[in-house]
Amino acid sequence: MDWEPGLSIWKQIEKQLLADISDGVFAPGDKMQTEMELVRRFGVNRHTVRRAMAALVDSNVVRVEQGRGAFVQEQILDYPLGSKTRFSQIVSGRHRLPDKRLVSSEVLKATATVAQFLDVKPGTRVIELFSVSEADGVPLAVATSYLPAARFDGIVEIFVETKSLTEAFKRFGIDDYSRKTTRISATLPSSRVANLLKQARNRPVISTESVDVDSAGVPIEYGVTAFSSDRVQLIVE
Amino acid sequence: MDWEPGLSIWKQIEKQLLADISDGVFAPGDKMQTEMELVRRFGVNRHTVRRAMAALVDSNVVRVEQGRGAFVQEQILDYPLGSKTRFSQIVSGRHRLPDKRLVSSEVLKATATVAQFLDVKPGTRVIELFSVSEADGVPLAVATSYLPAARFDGIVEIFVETKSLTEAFKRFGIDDYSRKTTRISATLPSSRVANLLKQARNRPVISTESVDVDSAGVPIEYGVTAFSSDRVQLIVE
DNA sequence: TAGGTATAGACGTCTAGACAAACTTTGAAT
DNA sequence: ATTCAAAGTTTGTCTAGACGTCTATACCTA
Repeated sequence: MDWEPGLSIWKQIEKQLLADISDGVFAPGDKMQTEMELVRRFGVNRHTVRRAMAALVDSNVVRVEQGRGAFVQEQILDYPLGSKTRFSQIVSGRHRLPDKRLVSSEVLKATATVAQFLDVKPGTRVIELFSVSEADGVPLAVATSYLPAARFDGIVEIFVETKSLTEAFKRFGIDDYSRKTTRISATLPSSRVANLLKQARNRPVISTESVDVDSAGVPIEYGVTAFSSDRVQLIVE
Repeated sequence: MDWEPGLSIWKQIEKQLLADISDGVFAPGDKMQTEMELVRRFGVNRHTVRRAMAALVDSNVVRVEQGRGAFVQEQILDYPLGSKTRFSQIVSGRHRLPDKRLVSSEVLKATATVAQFLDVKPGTRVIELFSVSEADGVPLAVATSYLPAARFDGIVEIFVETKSLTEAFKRFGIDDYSRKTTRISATLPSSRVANLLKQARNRPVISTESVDVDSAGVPIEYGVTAFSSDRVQLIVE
């Protein structure tokens, strides 16, 4: 690489890396070349490469993890936590393609926790849905949902078909429902969750615990959702 | 200076400089110690000092000018350019004390430019007000205003008394007025303006040219304002 | 097989020195 | 006194090298 005069070398390297990213040479989430590889590629000192990388980190284009490498920062999705926010609406509002995949489903007896949130007796049969929410094929969140089985018999097939709980609820005569409570915490994901999110186990997830109620205030869903903290930012208003 | 383990030296230097600033050792606008002075003071390499300074620049606490030195960044005031923005409201909204000082006033005949903006015949008698706007005693802007003399006879005394054009207009029965046009440019200040702004002549100012009209749409004021670009940032919405 | 350890890979910090670019000051010439 | 050029000051960039810290992986041991 030859340098044009008048612009510092590190700025030209920054520019080139930025071009690489927008050209898709390094896709969002990808590991970039290591510092030493960039040193060889551009034929400059390591510090010069680091100066360029620092600028990219500063402008939030890449993220550097000590001992691991530099990664192209995924565009972080702002996820407003309103009482009526719907995943698909938010994602398509950002011109990204939403998808919700069912990983597994099961009918089982409600544990004390689930029973409490759904306001049913412990041991009542509930449907457990385990699903992954994606935008443009990139997983953003994994959700575990519990629904009273008696009321929503056969909802699994509808969910798989429509890929939307909102739509499935409609088939059961629920045109409107809203978020009752949301609790937020940050944890490290289990290996299963990390795997489904396609993210490292040492990157944290944002966990929300929520209860949805129908217009009469009766709980229809209790769910725990783990958001990839690298890809989603929760907005509380 | 001795370093505590576990925290990088440059971060400790950053911390110390931050403390110096908040302790008033370096006041806003002041020139800080040069890199070499800091090198001697902290007994580290120049690059280590520069790393600390870079962090301070990044967090907008100091501003560095090549060949001149580092200066404590004055808190920049966001000045929204709406049709009804009033200087005193904006400043007191930021918990700072506004003041508007009249430097000079004169009655003279309108030049072609002034006449055009005020929609009067050239040669019409107009009042020229030259004033300085301050926040907490720090000058933010100097303004030259032209008002039709016939309509606003005696307004100068009211302005001096109330330190507010808005208030003065009220005494003339104008309870409501709004900004009609604003043109924005950046220039270097004349020595007089630089002096009044207490800023270096080689630091730019933001100039706005505006016309205020009463509720009937009749021009009541034409003004040129020079904002210190180090202390004010104009916001257009 | 499980668990700990050693090792290599990768980023973080610090030092040292040289030269470039921007700015200020000084001093000589007019 | 003013102007202009030279010298000095101050920050910006680049190179070079050493060592620290963190991570991942391979290997050894129980």
